[in-house]
Amino acid sequence: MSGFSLFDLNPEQEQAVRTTEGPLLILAGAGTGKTRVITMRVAFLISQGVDPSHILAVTFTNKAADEMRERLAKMIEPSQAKKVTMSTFHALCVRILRQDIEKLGWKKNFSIYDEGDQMGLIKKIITRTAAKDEKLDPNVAKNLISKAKNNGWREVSPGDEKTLAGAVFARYQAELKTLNAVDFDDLLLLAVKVLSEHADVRDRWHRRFRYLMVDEFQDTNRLQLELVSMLAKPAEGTGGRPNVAVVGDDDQSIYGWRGAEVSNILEFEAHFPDPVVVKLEQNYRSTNAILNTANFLIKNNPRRRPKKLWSSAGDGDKVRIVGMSDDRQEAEFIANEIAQRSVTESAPHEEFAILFRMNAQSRLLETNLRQLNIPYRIIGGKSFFDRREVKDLLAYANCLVNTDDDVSLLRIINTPARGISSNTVEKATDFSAKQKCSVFDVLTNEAFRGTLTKRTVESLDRFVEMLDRFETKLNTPLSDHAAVLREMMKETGYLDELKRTCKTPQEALSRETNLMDLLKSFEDYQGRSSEGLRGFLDEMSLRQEREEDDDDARGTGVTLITLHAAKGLEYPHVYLIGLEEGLLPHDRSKLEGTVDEERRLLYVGITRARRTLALSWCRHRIRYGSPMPCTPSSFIKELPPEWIIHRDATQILQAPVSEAAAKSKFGALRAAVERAAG
DNA sequence: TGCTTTATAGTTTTT
DNA sequence: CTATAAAGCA
Repeated sequence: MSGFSLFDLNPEQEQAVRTTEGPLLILAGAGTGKTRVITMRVAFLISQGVDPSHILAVTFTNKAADEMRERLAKMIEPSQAKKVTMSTFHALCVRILRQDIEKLGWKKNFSIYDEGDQMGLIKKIITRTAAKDEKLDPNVAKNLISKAKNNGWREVSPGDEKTLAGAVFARYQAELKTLNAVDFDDLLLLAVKVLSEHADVRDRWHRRFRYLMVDEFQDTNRLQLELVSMLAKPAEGTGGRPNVAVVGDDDQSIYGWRGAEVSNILEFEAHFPDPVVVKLEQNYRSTNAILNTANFLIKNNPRRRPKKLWSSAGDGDKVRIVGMSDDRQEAEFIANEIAQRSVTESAPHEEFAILFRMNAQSRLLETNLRQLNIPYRIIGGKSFFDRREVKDLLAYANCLVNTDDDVSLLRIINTPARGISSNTVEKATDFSAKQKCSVFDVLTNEAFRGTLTKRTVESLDRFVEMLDRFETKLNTPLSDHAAVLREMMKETGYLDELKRTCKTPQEALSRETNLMDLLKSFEDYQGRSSEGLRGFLDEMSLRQEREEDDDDARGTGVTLITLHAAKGLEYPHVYLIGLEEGLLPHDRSKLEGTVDEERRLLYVGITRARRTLALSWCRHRIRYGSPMPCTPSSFIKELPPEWIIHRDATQILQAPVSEAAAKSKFGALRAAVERAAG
């Protein structure tokens, strides 16, 4: 059952696993067995006598952390595996801050604001701060704030407040603090701050973690690098070297637009001097036709660590570049071909994936796949956490845990309607701003209540009493927190109101199910953790990932996915569509000077394919309703001529056909007829 | 308070 | 074109 063997590794992988002391940079190309190396390195460390609780493995996403945990549990004693800390950057920061955030002036029960909460707050501040003729896009403001936090303008200088954006930033920060809340960037920022300003805190975490590993290092931003440095670097003068192993691939850095710094991996030696550098170049995923296409393309990037993927799997089929007359033909062609190939090559639908730059491109594909009755699943889309009822319940819960959390309080203060009008709410927020206290405190403030009608005051009393009562219930020792929430949903009439406002019974059922699912997962959480509601809310805030496919069609069908979301995944047969100038590379990237990142994006897409790969481009594409002429992506000229083959969809469709191909043509014909009829 | 109309913009997305 | 958000209306 359990166990691991270094004999299963190639020489480079083995070197990566065996290098346990000092800085280590593992340059792991696509499909080179990265996760295997990381988990085996952890197992190896433990086999060498390292206390598992001294090992920290940081990942970017929960999914990656979960996968690592699972794999490790198969290699070593599960009780040992459990002691290893495997966590995302943000979850690690929450752990640090829950202990010591009071040193920075927040209370221990701080709330974590997700992007939605953050946007709500920013919008509110903009409308309050902006003069009549001034306007500021809240999205722009959000990005500015995030950039500011990541670039270390920790505080705003007085001069910055003259601009609207500067003023909004300053007020946003101040307001978060009075709300006793932090956003995602703050988690990193404040963790770095508390570690750098408090030697005792730093020492404690130093003693805790002796061996650090960081996955997807090319995606780390400046604060994440600082955090790693802070945790890894032995105190000045001790002469020790940091045991920090990072794994990543600069060629797969595709998140620069949200703060990732490729320089973290490109200039690793500057941050951690004299590291051992191991390159993993043997690929276990793709054919050499695919790998050479990828290698040849990525060579065009100037700033990179040279790498050349190779495989012992043979050459494979050439990579097809298919020219299409327009995006309709592109979708139709691909749907038809998948229908055909699933028969002639007896390839199940789940072996196919269609990759694209923009979500909007999936629409036509969906239409065509549906017409041919080909099952498909779209990765991405709306998140479970964006659903109104889920946010409402979490807001109720947040109010019980942190009464200063105005954003949550305002969300539920009159949901369902309980006689607290928007007018009253506005008065209350104004009052709280003047008094520099939370809205909840204002509700019981006599001076404020004096300005209201008797009726309104009664409504407020009922609301406050309700929150107080459930808060007390929650804090009763041994109370079942999930049951308290469930009771609250009933008693406040929220559940009834939710069902009442649904147009269809199906909708009512699905919304109620969402609520019950959330409560169920809270019960599960209570079963495995003693952190209570606060811990559950942390986990919910930090697990924002989109849920996988809708129940029944799990893991079946053709995958439709963006290039970004496809990173880390693989499919036997890949169609990569829309290789047109302006789409890939995207127009905006030329404006912003990030064409290199677009090239890496295409590189990521190409290296998803195991056996066959087709790239397509259209001569016309419908944009904003009308057809626009397109030219093939400049990246196509960068591909190796001997490993690719150019085709044209129109010619293929007109060529004499085999029986199987004839079937697909019939399908297209039937589809066309159905379209005309419908 | 909830619904309809109108305006507007329009990559990529996890924590 | 079409999704979404804000504004206006009953």
